[in-house]
Amino acid sequence: MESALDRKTFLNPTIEVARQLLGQCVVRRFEDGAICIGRIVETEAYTVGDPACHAFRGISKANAAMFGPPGHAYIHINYGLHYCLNAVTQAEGIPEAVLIRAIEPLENAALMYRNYTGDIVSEDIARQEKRIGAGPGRLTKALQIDKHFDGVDLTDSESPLFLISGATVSDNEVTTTTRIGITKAADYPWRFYATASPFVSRRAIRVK
DNA sequence: ACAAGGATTACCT
DNA sequence: GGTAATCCTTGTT
Repeated sequence: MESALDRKTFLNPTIEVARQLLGQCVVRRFEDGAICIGRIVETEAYTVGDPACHAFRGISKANAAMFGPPGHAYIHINYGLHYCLNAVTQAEGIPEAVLIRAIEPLENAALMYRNYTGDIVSEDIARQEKRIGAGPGRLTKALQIDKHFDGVDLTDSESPLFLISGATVSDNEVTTTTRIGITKAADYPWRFYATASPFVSRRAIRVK
């Protein structure tokens, strides 16, 4: 297994990190040793002073992970039923994060498919399903990520969930737009996605 | 204690 | 294109 991303990566300005994480890979190791890998194709930045950031009104039990050290996971539950995966950025005490909104399966698409739908299909068939991982709630279900992963170190290749480097996405392959599904600071252009990826979330595409 | 709403998705027409 | 599902967090009584 390749080595995990360096913690220093997450000390760069959060908006740059959101852009830089495109093309990097999420690795999920299950207890039985099975591994799933997905390539990040859509992200959003949330920062200090940003009214849409969950930490805007200070620390709470739910958002404490965002105040923790960089390179760790912040998991929040959304609409009461969907888990969303964030990578915490900035030094401890500065609550910023990048929401990972979509991934495309690179390895073991069949297991992601099974986690998501309950059905067992071949790797080839699973790869043809372009929606597995195509949304913040979808990718966490496909990788079986829940509240227990809040605070996990994403820069430790021993973790059940961590990040590794992947194929670079150049600037001309990236679209930048406003963020999705928020009402506050809805005009900040802090969403980034790999323009050509069929796995970018459906709502995201609709926004343009 | 209680009510309101949310960084979404699936299913209906 | 519209809306129900579903439940935790937060702000208010």
